[in-house]
Amino acid sequence: MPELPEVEVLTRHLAPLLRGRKIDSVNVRRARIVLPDSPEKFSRRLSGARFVELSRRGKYLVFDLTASGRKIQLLGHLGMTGRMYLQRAKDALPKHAAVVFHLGAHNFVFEDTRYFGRLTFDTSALSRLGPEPLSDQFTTEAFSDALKRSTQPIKVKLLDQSVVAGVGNIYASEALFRAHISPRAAAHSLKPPQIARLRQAIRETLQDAVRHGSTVPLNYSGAGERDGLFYFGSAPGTPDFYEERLHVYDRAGKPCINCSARIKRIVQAARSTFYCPECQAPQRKIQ
DNA sequence: CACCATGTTCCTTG
DNA sequence: CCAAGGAACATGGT
Repeated sequence: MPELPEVEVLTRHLAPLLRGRKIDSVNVRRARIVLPDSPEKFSRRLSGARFVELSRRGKYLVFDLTASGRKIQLLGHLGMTGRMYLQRAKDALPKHAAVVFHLGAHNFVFEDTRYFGRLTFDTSALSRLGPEPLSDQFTTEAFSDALKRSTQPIKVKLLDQSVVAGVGNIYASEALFRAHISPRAAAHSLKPPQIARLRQAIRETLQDAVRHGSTVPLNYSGAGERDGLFYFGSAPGTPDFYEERLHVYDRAGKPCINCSARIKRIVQAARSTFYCPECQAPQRKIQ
């Protein structure tokens, strides 16, 4: 599920559904999700609390609640496979329901097959995040400063959440393709025009993905289906969204949409990177 | 059995 | 202290 666009769409979807809802009790079914709290402590802290607002920062969901008159914040992260949705209290829980909030007639479910996700009252991770890519904080200057001392390949550097918050493995490849920049280029080797282009490409890539995700008829609300994994396909009845979704990611061996060259897959920092060897050729040396 | 998968943190090494 | 690389976490799909 989770890079910035997916978390953004989920946040917009859930915010009005959760606002004002009271938590009767919380069932932690997988302890590691709420570490460093114990399941008991976590549940006790939230029982009787009320959801006030939900927002996003990078790939984190930020839950604002009130508990006996006091404001508390809960940070959520979906890891690789996390999902969150409301379902009717009488419906069966999924196999990998990690944490279940009981809200009267509904349950708010955090499902996570691989259990890499987190729910924590420790919000300190937020302070280590770089600027929001879609905000004015993400200037070419800030971006340039973050890149200038790094010898890492730019693709790897884009996954560093202190550079810019919310870009993950899929959109890193997509943004570099859009900017016509080689994923292998050392971060500090990018010239001002490339940095400006990449910044713009990141913003457009994420914005397009949010726009796309907002138009897919998600259904987290307990009507049976629990769709929302709009990375790997579209919701039923919207077959052609996927075609235009990702331009290079997971397209190794397929023709580039610009020049028909074969898309390549390489491994960088133990993650797959996809790129077009023609459109994203390494910079020619000037002298 | 092999390898791959949307992410982060911790440990080591330089 | 910092940057960078790799393993670990855990489950499922192909």
